Amino acid sequence: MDVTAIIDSLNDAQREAVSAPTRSMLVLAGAGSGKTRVLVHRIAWLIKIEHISPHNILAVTFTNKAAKEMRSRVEDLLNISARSMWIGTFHGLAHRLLRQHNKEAKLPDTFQVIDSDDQLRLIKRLMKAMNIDDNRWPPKQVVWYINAQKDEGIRAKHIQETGDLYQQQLLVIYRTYEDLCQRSGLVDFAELLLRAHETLRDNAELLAFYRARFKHVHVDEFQDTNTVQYAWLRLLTEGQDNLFVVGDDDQSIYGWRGAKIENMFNFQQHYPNHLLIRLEQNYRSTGNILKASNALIACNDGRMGKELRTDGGDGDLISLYSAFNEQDEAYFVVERIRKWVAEGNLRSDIAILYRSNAQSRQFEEKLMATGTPYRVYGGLRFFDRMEIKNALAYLFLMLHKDNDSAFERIINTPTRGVGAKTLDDIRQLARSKQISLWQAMIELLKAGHFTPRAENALKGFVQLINSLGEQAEDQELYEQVKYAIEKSGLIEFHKKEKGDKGEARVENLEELVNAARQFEFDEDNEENFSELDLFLAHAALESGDAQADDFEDCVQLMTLHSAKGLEFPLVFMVGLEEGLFPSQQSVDDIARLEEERRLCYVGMTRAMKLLYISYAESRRLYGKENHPRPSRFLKEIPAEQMQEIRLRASVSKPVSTNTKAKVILGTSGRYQLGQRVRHEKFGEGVVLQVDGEGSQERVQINFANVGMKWLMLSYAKLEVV
DNA sequence: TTGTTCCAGCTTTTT
DNA sequence: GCTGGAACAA
Repeated sequence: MDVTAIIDSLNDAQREAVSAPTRSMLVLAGAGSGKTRVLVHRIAWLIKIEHISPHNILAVTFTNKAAKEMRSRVEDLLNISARSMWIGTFHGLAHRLLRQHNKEAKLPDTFQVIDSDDQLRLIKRLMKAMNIDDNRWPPKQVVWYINAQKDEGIRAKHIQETGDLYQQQLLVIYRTYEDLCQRSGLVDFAELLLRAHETLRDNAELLAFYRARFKHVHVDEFQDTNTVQYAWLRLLTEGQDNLFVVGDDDQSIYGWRGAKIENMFNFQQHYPNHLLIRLEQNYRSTGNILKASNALIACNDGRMGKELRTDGGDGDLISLYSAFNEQDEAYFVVERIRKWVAEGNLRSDIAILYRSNAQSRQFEEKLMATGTPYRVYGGLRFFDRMEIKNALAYLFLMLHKDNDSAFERIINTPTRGVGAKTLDDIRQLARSKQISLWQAMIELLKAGHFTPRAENALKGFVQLINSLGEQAEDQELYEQVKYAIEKSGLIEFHKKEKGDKGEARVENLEELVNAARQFEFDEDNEENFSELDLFLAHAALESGDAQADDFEDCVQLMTLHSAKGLEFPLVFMVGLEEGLFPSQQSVDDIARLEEERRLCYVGMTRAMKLLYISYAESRRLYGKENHPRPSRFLKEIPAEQMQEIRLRASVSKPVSTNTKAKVILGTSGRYQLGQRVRHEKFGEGVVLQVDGEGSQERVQINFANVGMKWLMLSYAKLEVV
C-alpha cells in the first residue's frame, strides 16, 4: 500500500495531523470536522508508513462503541487484523491491566467489577450496618462523594479530618467502603481507573514495560478525561513525547462527572514540544447552522478558540417555534415530521433532542397517536435490567461464593421463604466474624440456628448453587447460562409477573443466553480466566445497547448528552426555556452555565440540513404550571440565521426574540386565536391554533364538553359565536 | 411474604 | 404528576 490511500482523502489540516513525525499532538477538532477519521488514519499511517507494529499502539476511547468502530475502521482501511493493538475504553483497559497484574495491583485474582447500581446497594447496606442516618447522608450523595474523590485520585487516607461533622462522617464511610471492597475483592468503576494508575505508578518495572510497549498513545474525546485518566496517560507517556490527543473544548459536557476541561490547557504545559492542529473545516452542517453555532459558543470565555466553516452553501435558516405549551410544542414537531416523511424522507434522519429525559413523554404520546415509529435512547440498558442482573448474580455466586452483593440479590429471588429476620441473622454473624454472607449462612446452618422453614429454604439454596457449579464444568458458556436461569426458577418467577412486563423479562433472559452464545472468548488472553469470568466482567463493563438494533425506520429521541457524536439531517431541539435549558441548577454558576451553552452548541451542530428550535410559553413541570422565559441562548443566536415560525393566525403576544423573518402559516385569517365558535356536534369552544393552508387548513379548538380537537376547516361546519 | 399506601424527589450518565 | 422505595398492615 502506498501513502496516497491513507492521506489522499484528507484536507490539509487533517493530513498534517496524520502524517506528522512522532511527537505529542493536540488536535483541536471541531464538531463534524472528521476527528475519528484523523485518529483512524493516523494509526493506519503509523502501521503502514512508519512500520510500527500494531502491538506498540494504544488507543483509548470513552465508549465501547467508539472503540469498536475505531478498530474496525483501521482494519478496513489497511485490510489487516489489528488484534494485537490495544484499543478500548479507559475502564476496559484498566480492567485488563488489573487482571493481568492483580498481584501488583494488590487485588485477589477473583476480583469483580461492580457497576454503579451495585455500588449504591453496597453503600446502602454498609450505612445501615454502621447505623448512619440516611436522611442526613443520603446514600446517593455518599456515592457521589466517594466517586468524586476517586476521580481526583484521592484516597480516604489522603483526606484531612476536619471539624465538620458532615464531612467527617463522609470520610468514615469512604474509609469503611474502601476496606470492605478491598476485603471482598470488589472494584467499582472509579476504582478501576484509580487502581490502574496506582499500580503503574508504584511498580517501576511494570511502568517501564508498558512505556516500552506503547510507543504511540492515542486518546479520543480528550476533553472528557478526568484527573485520574489524564494522570494515567501522563504516566504512560512521560518523557516519550508520544501522546496524540483529539478533542474539542467546546464539546466538553461531562464536567459534572469529573471531566476536566483543564486537561486540554494543561496538556499544552505538560507537553511543551507538542504540535497543535485545528480542524475547523466542517463536513456536516450548512453555513447558517455553523454561523449560528459559532456565534453561540463565542459567548463562552476561556475557550481555546475555534471557528467552524464550510465549503457548502448557507442552506435554510434555523426555524424557531414558540409554542403555546408543551403539548403544542410536541404537536408542532410531530406535524413537521409528518411533512418531512410525506416528502419522501426517512424518519431515521430525524432527531428530537431534549435536555432531560422527562421531556420525551410528550413527544412519545404524539408520535404514538400518529402511528409514527420512534425509538427512545437512554433508559435501562440490557445488562442493567433487573432480571439480567439477577441471572448474572446466580452465575457470580456459583463462581465466587463470597460475593456478598450477588448473595444479597438472589438469596430470596425468586422468593424461597428467606425473610428479613433470617437474613439479618446472617448479616450479623458475617459482620461480627468478618466473613462473607455465604460462609455465615453455612455456619449458622451447621449450628442448627434456623427455624425448620428457613433451614429448608437455605439448604435448598446451597444445593442449587452447588449443583450449578458442578454442572458448569462440562458445559459451554451459553449452556451454563441457560441452565442457571432455568434451575434458579427465574424464568418461572418472571412468567408469573402480571402484564407484559414479565413476558419482556423472560424474553430478555432468553436474550442473555444468546449474548453468551455470541460472546467472543479471547483464548490468547495471556491470563487463564474462565470464559464465564470474562463474560461476567464484560457484562459489567459493557452495559449493552438499550435495544438490539432495530432496523425499522424510526424517529430518534434522545437527550442532548447522548446525541454527542451523532448527526441527523433534521434536528429538533426542544424546550429552550430558562430553568429547563439552561437548567435551573446551572444558572447561578458561570462554569456550569458555560457547560450548558456547550451542550446547546453540541445540539445545534448535530444538524446537517435543517434545525428547528422550540420553546413553550407555558409548561407543566412536576405537576405545576410554569411560565418560563425563553432561553437566553436564543438571544445569543444571530437574528440573521433565524426565522420565526408561527402556526397561529394571529399573534397573541409578541415574543422577546430577535428574529428578522417571520413565517406565518394558516394565513386565511378566518379564525383567530381565542375566538369562540360553535360546532354542531361538539358544542361551543375556543380556537387555540390554526395551521395549514388552503384545503389543508385546520384549527384546534378547546370544546367545553369534549376537550381539545383538531378539525379540518373544509369539513367542519363552524359557526362564529 | 405480600400487597398497600405514603412520601420524597426530580438534570445530564460514555464506564 | 409520576415513580420508586420504604414503611406499614394483613
